[in-house]
Amino acid sequence: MNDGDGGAVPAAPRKRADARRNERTLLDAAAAVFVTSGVEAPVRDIAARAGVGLATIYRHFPTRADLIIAVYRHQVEACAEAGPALLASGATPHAALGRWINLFVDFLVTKHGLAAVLQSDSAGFDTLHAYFLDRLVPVCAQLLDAAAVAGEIRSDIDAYELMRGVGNLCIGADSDPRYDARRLVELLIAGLRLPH
Amino acid sequence: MNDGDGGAVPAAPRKRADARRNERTLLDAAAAVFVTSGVEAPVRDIAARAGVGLATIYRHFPTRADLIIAVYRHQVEACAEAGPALLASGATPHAALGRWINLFVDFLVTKHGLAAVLQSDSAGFDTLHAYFLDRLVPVCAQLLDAAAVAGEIRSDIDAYELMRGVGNLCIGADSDPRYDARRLVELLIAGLRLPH
DNA sequence: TACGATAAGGAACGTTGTTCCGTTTGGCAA
DNA sequence: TTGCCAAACGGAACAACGTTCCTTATCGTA
Repeated sequence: MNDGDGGAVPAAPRKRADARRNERTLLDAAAAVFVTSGVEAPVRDIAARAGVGLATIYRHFPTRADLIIAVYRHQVEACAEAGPALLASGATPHAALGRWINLFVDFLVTKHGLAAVLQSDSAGFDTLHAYFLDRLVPVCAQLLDAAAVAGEIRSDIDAYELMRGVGNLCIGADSDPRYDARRLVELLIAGLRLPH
Repeated sequence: MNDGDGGAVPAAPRKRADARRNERTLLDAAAAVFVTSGVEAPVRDIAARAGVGLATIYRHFPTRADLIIAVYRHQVEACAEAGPALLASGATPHAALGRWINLFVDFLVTKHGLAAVLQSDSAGFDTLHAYFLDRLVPVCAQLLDAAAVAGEIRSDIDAYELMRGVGNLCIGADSDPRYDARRLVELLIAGLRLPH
């Protein structure tokens, strides 16, 4: 829990100015390209957009997944933090759960292809997988527990499974007007309800 | 609507013996490789397994999708035909729907990666998409209608959307013991129920 | 200003799906 | 039986991608 130098992390020896500038540029370029071409856009496109060499991307972000994480970190954090807030907001736990899931679905659905990549088991997206799960599953578990304790939902489903299911339902939700992930997720959450 | 020779389709001029033999061999090889390496196995693996050149695959199956369709056609047909049978079997329409969906889920879940490929919007899988939808959506619609008419389920969801949702839920169901697609699909179907 | 560590750039590699082309062969007619 | 040629074959070749490598340029400092 401590690196042995008595303070916080050893304060990475501070990168060079051009390096910091490029990281910034890359994040912006990636975000822009993700919006127009989706999360699976070729690395070369991002490099070109940033006016930067290929290796530069990989030096800053060891794998595509790390780049994706960096681009969306803020929003994922916000989603994670919204969980306890919703729970404390006075609504019933089941209502809080529903709203939180909606937040998550809105996030996923607006990110071209992110849901698809999120479940891809092709090694290399492991860190992406891990990040999302580590950050969001505990939040979901908390909401789920609260609702179960309140006797509002069945308790034979765990947060991991639910998150994966919701993520899966979001796949391809953009780019297909006939498919509305939100409605299906609602159905799924409705299916959780215990007949009182 | 007629080719002018007065009969059914012009009876494709009958392929050469080696061609027919190879098609057979390819289907077997593909089926075997799909089982061990999943539906996304490299074309080269299938060619090698069949002891055949690469072009031979593409000559018989213009695209990967066509090969996949050919391999699973029998099972898809069986599933499609099971729909009306279940409906006529005496159970309630909702029960028939549930059982039919289970059939479909069982099929998908046991085919390494098929569910994933089924929703992939990368052009080239269009024909695969089309085949599954053309064949199964009408069957699903029939079951859905029957259940709606019987007043067992809400009627604000259409067959296409449901099939896509179920397909999505099946993604990654193999290769992850913590994820049980069947349970989630059950939840989804349960969510369809109308409070009576 | 000169030097060395840090970072950049793009060519190069490995893996895929797909196409092309020179070669082989099955089936039929003489 | 023999000879022909369209049909079919095999694998090299191409294009797109992620990733790595090696050479060159640059930043920060003494």
